[in-house]
Amino acid sequence: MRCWLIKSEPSAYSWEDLVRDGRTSWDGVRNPQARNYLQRMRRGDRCLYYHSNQGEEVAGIARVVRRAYPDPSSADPRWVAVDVAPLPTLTRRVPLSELRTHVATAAMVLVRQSRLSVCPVTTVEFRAVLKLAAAPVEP
DNA sequence: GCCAACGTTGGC
DNA sequence: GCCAACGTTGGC
Repeated sequence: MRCWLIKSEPSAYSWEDLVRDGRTSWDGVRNPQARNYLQRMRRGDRCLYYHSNQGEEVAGIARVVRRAYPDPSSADPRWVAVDVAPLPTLTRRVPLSELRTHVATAAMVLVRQSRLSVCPVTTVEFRAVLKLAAAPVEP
């Protein structure tokens, strides 16, 4: 099982939208590097669900329920989509600013290469984010 | 709203 | 095939 991070602007499609829908097609990716990562995803892989632009935080965890297939939103067969479903909502969301400050998460691709909409996450990073998501807010 | 970091396009 | 110009993303 591998770990990834997928980005969405909450005004376009938020974590709440995914929870409401129960499952969605992760399509519309038009960046070659992000596409390569989509193709490497397998059923059961975990995805940090990140809100870009508004929020700038890990808003939830999703799992891959269908591996890469031709993106229905494109006539070009080179672009692919996967399907994802939500896992139970996090106790606490983890803002980007916090990921920057922790040693275990400061080197995440998300932090270093902000424009990539799909990126890999190491299992160490993934566990660190989960830990931060479960931690109570500092007083 | 600005700008840095990329990616893409097109002239040469 | 190089690179300048331009467009887009996303943090700040």
